[in-house]
Amino acid sequence: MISTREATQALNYNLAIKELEKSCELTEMLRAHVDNGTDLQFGHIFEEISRTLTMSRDIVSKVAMPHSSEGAKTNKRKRDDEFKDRQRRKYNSKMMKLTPTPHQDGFQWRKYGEKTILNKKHPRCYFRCTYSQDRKCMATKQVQQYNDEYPPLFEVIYFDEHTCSHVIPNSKSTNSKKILDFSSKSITKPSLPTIATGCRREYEEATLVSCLTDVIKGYNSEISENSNEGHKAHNTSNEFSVSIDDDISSIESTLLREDEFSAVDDLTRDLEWLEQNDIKFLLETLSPGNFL
DNA sequence: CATATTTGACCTCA
DNA sequence: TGAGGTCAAATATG
Repeated sequence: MISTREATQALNYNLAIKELEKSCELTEMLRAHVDNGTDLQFGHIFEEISRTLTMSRDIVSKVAMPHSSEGAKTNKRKRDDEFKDRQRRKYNSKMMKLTPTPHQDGFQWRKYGEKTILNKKHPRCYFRCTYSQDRKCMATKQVQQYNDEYPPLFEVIYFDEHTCSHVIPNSKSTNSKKILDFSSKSITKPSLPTIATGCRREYEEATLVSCLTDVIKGYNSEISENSNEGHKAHNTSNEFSVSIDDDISSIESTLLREDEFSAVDDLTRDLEWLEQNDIKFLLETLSPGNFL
């Protein structure tokens, strides 16, 4: 039996969570109205607001209810609760997707485990947000190679929301690269379709050229749009940097549309695959300007 | 040297 | 008791 005072506190507690949830929704609505997701400055401000609200909501949610006795719990009991919390989150999974680029989703992840799964050819890898401790971000994801095609698809399951709001403008980070390390035993080296060795290089070149062309076309259209708005555009095709990596970074930093982002995903994946397969000569000799 | 990954041990649950 | 998820010491990497 709880007292009237405790009941009032519980009510206030629930109200606080409801209000914070409402604030999160309103922020998202406001963001959609104000900038349509195209203005980086507004985007950043909204990210910050959203992060603050989400974090507040989570903190309030985690604070013990007035009539609970968190402090008196034993370590064992606490660990059990944490485990149950994780189990609950497990069934509260947000999203599952199949992607050839499981490492590129705009966030930084840190691997914390790997397990072989019964009757599955490929192990399952467990990641949590790099900022899980610093910012109490509870986001985790599981990645498992789904097939042996080229490119291989990966099943990615996300759990919990990011409260760190640490979106990586340039997703080609050192970390993300390691996650898709084809030398890792957790990921089967992708095999090309059954084609004669002599045709292989042609296939690789065609894939790379196709990806580069797509991305750069998208990039140029972005430039022309931006230049009308007075933004400082990148160089023209002749002035492209010789470093493909730098170009990809620049392209990524200007990309805002989902489809273009996925084009960069494709490109990066191919570059990584090519690097892994010792045909760096291709990367050194190809200049994006050649394909325009 | 700081940070990330690997991997065997450990835990919980069905 | 075994499967799946997490921890944490050892190891690798930049």
